[in-house]
Amino acid sequence: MIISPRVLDAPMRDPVFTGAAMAYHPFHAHRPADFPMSAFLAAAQPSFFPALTLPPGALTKQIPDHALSGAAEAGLHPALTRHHQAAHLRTLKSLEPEEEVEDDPKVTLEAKDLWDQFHKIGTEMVITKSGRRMFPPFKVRINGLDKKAKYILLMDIVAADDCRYKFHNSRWMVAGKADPEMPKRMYIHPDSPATGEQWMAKPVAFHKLKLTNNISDKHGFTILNSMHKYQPRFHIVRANDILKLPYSTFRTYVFPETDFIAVTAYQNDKITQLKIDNNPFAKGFRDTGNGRREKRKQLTLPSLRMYEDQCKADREGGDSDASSGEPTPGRDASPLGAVSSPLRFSRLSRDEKACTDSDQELDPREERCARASSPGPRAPSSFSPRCEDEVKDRPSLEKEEDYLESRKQSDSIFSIRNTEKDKSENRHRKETESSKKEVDGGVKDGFSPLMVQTESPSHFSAGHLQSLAFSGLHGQQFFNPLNTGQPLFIHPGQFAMAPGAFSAMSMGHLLASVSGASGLENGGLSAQGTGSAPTSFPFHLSQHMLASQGIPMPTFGGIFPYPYTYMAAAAAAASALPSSSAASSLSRSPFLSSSRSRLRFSPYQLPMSIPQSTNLLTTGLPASLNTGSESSKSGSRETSPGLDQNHTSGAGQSTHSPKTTLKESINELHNIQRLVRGIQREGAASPSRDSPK
Amino acid sequence: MIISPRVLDAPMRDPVFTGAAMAYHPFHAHRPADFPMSAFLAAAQPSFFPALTLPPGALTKQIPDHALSGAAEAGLHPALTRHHQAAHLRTLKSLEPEEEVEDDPKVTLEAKDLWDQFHKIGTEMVITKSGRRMFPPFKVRINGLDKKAKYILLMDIVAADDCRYKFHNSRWMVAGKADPEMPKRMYIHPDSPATGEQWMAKPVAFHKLKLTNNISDKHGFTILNSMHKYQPRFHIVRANDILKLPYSTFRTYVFPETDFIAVTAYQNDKITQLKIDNNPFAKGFRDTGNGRREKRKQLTLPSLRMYEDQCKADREGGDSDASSGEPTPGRDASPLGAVSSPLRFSRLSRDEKACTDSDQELDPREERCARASSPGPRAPSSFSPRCEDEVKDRPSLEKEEDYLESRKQSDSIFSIRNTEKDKSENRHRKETESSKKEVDGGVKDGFSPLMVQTESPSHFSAGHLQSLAFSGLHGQQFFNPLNTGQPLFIHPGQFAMAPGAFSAMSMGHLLASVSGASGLENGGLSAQGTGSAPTSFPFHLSQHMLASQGIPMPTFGGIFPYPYTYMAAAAAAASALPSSSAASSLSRSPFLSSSRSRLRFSPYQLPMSIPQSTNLLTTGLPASLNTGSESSKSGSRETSPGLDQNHTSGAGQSTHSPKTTLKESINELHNIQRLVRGIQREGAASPSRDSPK
DNA sequence: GTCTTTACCACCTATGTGCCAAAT
DNA sequence: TTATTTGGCACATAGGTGGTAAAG
Repeated sequence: MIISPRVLDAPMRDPVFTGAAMAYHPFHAHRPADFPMSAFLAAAQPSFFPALTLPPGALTKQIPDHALSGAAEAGLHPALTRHHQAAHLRTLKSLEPEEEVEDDPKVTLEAKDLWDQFHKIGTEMVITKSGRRMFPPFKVRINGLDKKAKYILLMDIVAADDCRYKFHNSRWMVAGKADPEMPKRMYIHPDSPATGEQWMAKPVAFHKLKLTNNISDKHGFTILNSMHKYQPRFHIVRANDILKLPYSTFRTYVFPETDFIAVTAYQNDKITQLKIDNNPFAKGFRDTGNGRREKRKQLTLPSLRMYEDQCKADREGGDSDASSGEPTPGRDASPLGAVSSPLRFSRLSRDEKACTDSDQELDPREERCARASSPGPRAPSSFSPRCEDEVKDRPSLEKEEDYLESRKQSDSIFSIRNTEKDKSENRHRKETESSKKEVDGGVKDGFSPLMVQTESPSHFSAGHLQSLAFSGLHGQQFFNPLNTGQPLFIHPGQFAMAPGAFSAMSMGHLLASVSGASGLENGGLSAQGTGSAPTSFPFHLSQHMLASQGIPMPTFGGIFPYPYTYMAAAAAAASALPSSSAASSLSRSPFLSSSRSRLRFSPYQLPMSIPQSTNLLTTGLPASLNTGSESSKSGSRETSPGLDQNHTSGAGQSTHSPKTTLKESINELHNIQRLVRGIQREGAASPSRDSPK
Repeated sequence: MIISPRVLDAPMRDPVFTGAAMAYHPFHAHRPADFPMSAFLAAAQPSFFPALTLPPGALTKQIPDHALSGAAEAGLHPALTRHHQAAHLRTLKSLEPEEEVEDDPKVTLEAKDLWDQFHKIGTEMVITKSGRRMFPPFKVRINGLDKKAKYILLMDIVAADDCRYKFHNSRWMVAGKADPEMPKRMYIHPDSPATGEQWMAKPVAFHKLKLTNNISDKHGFTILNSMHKYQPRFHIVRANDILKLPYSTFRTYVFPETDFIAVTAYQNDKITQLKIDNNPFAKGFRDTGNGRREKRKQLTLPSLRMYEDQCKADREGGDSDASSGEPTPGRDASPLGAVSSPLRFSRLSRDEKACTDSDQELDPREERCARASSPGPRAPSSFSPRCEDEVKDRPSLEKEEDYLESRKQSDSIFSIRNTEKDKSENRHRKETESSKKEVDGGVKDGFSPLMVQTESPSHFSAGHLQSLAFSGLHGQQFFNPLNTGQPLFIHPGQFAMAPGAFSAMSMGHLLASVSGASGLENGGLSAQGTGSAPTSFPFHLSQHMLASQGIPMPTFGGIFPYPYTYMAAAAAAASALPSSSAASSLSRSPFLSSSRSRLRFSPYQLPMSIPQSTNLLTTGLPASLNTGSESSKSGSRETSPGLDQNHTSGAGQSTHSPKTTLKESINELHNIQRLVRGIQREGAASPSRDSPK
């Protein structure tokens, strides 16, 4: 039985953008010393979106021989068969007359069982100055794409809540409010863009993505705060070129079982042991007869080591990440592993106060905060709250064993747990619980579109915004002044408009934010000289903006016909200012009726500067634009005057009706669009202002 | 003092294409057993051009931290800074309104001194079934490009002559006629396309290119014949997309000091020692006190080990090949190394009979055949013949020492040796020596454009074709029936037409040939399913066609202002049928007057199928189209009705006058173009027939 | 028999891991 | 002190080298 992944999808699949730059400000108490002026300047940049990162030296490995097999048989010349070149070809293909074909992406998490094992215990990911990979590698199988269409796959990691954690008494518990967020970075899969056929051929791995705690990282690694909880997200964008990303629809998928707490040193021995048992690179620490290293006291779990075995098994299978280093688990990582259940997943409450001062708690109720959301077997109530101090409905399982048991109950894909504890969420907005309930409404079918919404702190959990989304205040959301000079949020998806104006703008921002670091792998290309095509891409998108972290192999191999129902989706790229209350919006797709309450996750925010300064990139402006819920509420949708029409067909969503209603919102969007400027050409980016910096 | 690289440049910088596919036929006596049917089918494909190969898993490595420095300072977001993503950005830039800016590429070989050390002794490159890198890594520094324009950099390795060699009495000597050529493959630098600024930022390394003797290689490695001499070539193409390669101008650069003899096992101990001393991966064989391995009897040369030291030094410098494995020598590999002298270089005589039966010679006169061309210090006579039995003017130096000494004399960039022994060259054509002399004419200034010409066997040396080029038979060359069902050759450059019709067609072929092997790095994508956008790219360009061999880091870092004068150039991609006499043509640029006799090297040939079958991809057709010399002879040029106008500005050549004369040729070109079809859109490839296969 | 090719090996580089002690 | 973070370490994987002996 296949589980339907939870997809965060805006009604019209419009991307959701949130401000990213400025998310961390150099003067915050947190590691100020480690924040050089250069970094500050970068942060000061009008980069409201997470930086786009791509595997840099990823092109290191060779394609396994067998990977190329078939070419000759096909009568093809046994010639160039490598990743990079393949990408070029893909690009070439994109030049063909494009015929929009409906797609209906189904995404499943690879090695789900391994992830579950970690999740049960409370996944921890080490973050180091030099960058560390995620161990259970984030890998997904995709199905339902338009074979001929080209897609860009991305991944980012957002805060799961706004709490800081501590490992006390063998369990994680909230230890106060989250530290200022780090600059958001969007990691673009190195094989992007590639055809749907290519992406579906084999699991797509993101193991090149690296985590770091170095706020001034120049590699494009994902910067995280230690002792904070994060949620990885996966995005599918139908676009031929990264250039088009701004005008494209983002379909976001979240796998609750992949959340984790970033640490600089493992806290839970069980996690350590699980890592050692499954990560080939940690073999040296296994107690294989010959008294291996100390420490590891044979902690629990026979640690199946299933992952590694799988790696071995399909090492030849050609993974999408054949690059050196990562022994990727084959698509058959495990019988079930192959079919991950991308639940809509809980989330939640990154209410500024939720975790704020619970620094001294140690309350047993909270210990489970760190480990809540789970992939329950269709149990509509398997979702659990994250951080919040008030993890009321969360049974505090003292023993992981117990917890595991309880978790086994929930395996259904769409099981959503209405934790009913997001009371604090609405604090900033006057949204009512009604909206929440509305969301909880239809958690039945194996496919529940998850709403994408923007949130100031860009936490994963946007519980408080949720209400907003359903409150129908969307129209009012626009240009709502922010509390504290925070950027306004724009959620294109909320307007159900085709990936046009708003989307374009949003991505423009996103890319703009990306303009921070870079230089090709080649080396030190100074920003000045290298910089780039300021005139062609909005917000001065320079090559420096892009950093890759290594490239896994392209996705090939077999086709995975998983009958998932998915949700098209809202985009999700943006940065958030340091956790502060800001206007946030939530978009809701028409399908949302089948979604559950906590189904929305907080995508990045899209900060909008007030019209006063034509420069939208200026952060901290009083005026903000929030995208409110739209679909479920208004039921009407409107497409913005298509800026990028070729992206509208994206998902095979049934809701597919751009240009419907919500005219006022559109007008506002247009205004915003005007401000953003430079988004005139359909598909191509028109020269917009570079980042004012 | 900077040395001007020798550039092979067609008058109008038109690419030179030669037939590549079918170059090896499965039924040849040579290793027939190792030629599976699949390979045969591939060969049978209408791939007349060398397969395009790109580093596959190249995206493995991370960009050195420092490489990204500057981004933050520039106010950019310290985000994505990786190779792949950078490439995407480059692509984005390309979408900007393109303004043709004159460029004047200067190319210098990196680590020239190291190459010289090997060259003096007689470079040997091991080729293995699994693929072996070249040791002195082929790396160049580029200057003079249009910073904003995008370029595709390529490399290929062509036969230096048509002789087979043997190492006898401690020296290489001709041992008969060359074996059938292997399928030609063009290796596209994985960072392609990238802006001129990016390419110039740091040396561009091609260390991911691998050599193999496995005729059925599916990795896209360059297939060579053991005991044969080869000459690596470097090509610069101004194009935004690989798709445009067919319509673009190729500027080819040859560095004589990089030629080598392919071997399966080292023959000359001195080479072995030099490799051990300089290749970091061979450190284990160095006799560092602790009695290292046997064999190495401390053979001569303290073997400076300068290369490795350099590698260490600039490991941090961010090379264009930061990918794992290759410890690239920094840009400062050596004081002089950085400034290689890409001499026009000799060449020569791949006359079918030249080396044909000299299998029993052992004549001391020939021993030096293997090591002739050298980078002499502007000594116009430093060029030496390659293979030919009649290496008359080549002093047979019994001792390498002596040879080295003699070589030290020649360091000038443009020293060209008129060996005056290409008598046999003109055998096939009735060209007179006059043309040869004309070439020898001006070897004075530090910049001598080298002619690119097509030759049936696609050997590096095309001496016999040279005469043809100047004979003014170009017009007649078109559609000349081939002797033995060999493909016809088309040399767009000869027509001085802007990279339009012909070029397009040519590259179409080239890419078509590429369609053989592949699958992305991701793994086993079967040709069938993956295949690709047959409708968009002429000749069925599938992703399988492209294979990369690993990706070095993008080129960044500093800018190298080397005042080289170079030559724009003829393209060079194609396959050659097994050495057989076929119609060949030679293009000559107006500058050729300053070139020397043996300055031309043989680029690949561009096979043209006769019009009878609309399918140009059919090999062995009686009708062929050869491009004859054009510039020097006719002095008039004509541009084909621009198919791809944006490529015309390419080089900063003075000869830059597309659309001049030679109308008839153009008409023919149009006809051919028509046949090729699908080349209607300027820049973008229009859907043309897929390879009829 | 000679010459060339192949497979396998030990020895390198490069980099991913968790451990541990020292630093913060 | 306690809680985290840092850098160096030994041990993995992945892959580049030439040597060597055995195979063509």
